[in-house]
Amino acid sequence: MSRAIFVPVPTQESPPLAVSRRMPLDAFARALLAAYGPQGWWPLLAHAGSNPTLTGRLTGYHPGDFSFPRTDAERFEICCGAILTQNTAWTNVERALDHLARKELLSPDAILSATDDTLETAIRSSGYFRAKAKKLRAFSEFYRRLRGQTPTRDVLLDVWGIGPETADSIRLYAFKKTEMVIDAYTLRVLLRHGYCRPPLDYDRAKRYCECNLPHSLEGYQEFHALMVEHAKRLGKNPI
DNA sequence: AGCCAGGCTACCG
DNA sequence: CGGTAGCATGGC
Repeated sequence: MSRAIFVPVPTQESPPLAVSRRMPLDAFARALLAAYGPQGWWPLLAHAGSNPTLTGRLTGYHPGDFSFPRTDAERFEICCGAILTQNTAWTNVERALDHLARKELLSPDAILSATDDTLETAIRSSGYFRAKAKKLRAFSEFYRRLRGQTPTRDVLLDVWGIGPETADSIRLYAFKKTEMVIDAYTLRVLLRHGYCRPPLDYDRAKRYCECNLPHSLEGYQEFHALMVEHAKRLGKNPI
């Protein structure tokens, strides 16, 4: 995943179909890495410093550094980010995380002690703030009981508010398990480039990617992040 | 102005 | 049961 292979890559200037369908998925992933560079996911406020510049600046990303999370606080922050970013632009989530951090609410105990209004106000910018406040509480309860243990996928899925993508993101980025993450962007890319045919659901896409990419933590993290970057450049309109 | 964003739950037939 | 309305903010 780290070696550059130069292949024509679709961008806003050169249309998506410039990439051959015949290119295997792992070669496609290497091409995207060569074109876009390492993405440095999962972004962390702490990594951006105590006064992070927000609003779309890439300060929280750490390209080529897969050593995060380095602390339990960073691990929990990633989990919260994964919940808050459900169907929501990351810039809105970043602001919510920053509010939580500044109010010292970015820990399970603090979240469980805070009033509904305090919590909801802090995360307002991430949208669906009432539902997400409940999700953060349910997850905080769960996280406390973990006592540092790594949760299985099934156990995560039993937590209220945690679905397949959130569970897989938490395992891949917070607990560094080699767990394939699929999101709306990944589905879009797989369909647009003809790797999969509709109807394509989460589990089918996940199996397809697992079968066509080398099993590696760094590779899975980079692949997911590159799918997002690439899909953003593709845009939403068909073909 | 309206569409879109790194989903999930609850309810409907 | 599979399908889908509802949830909500901020950026373009």
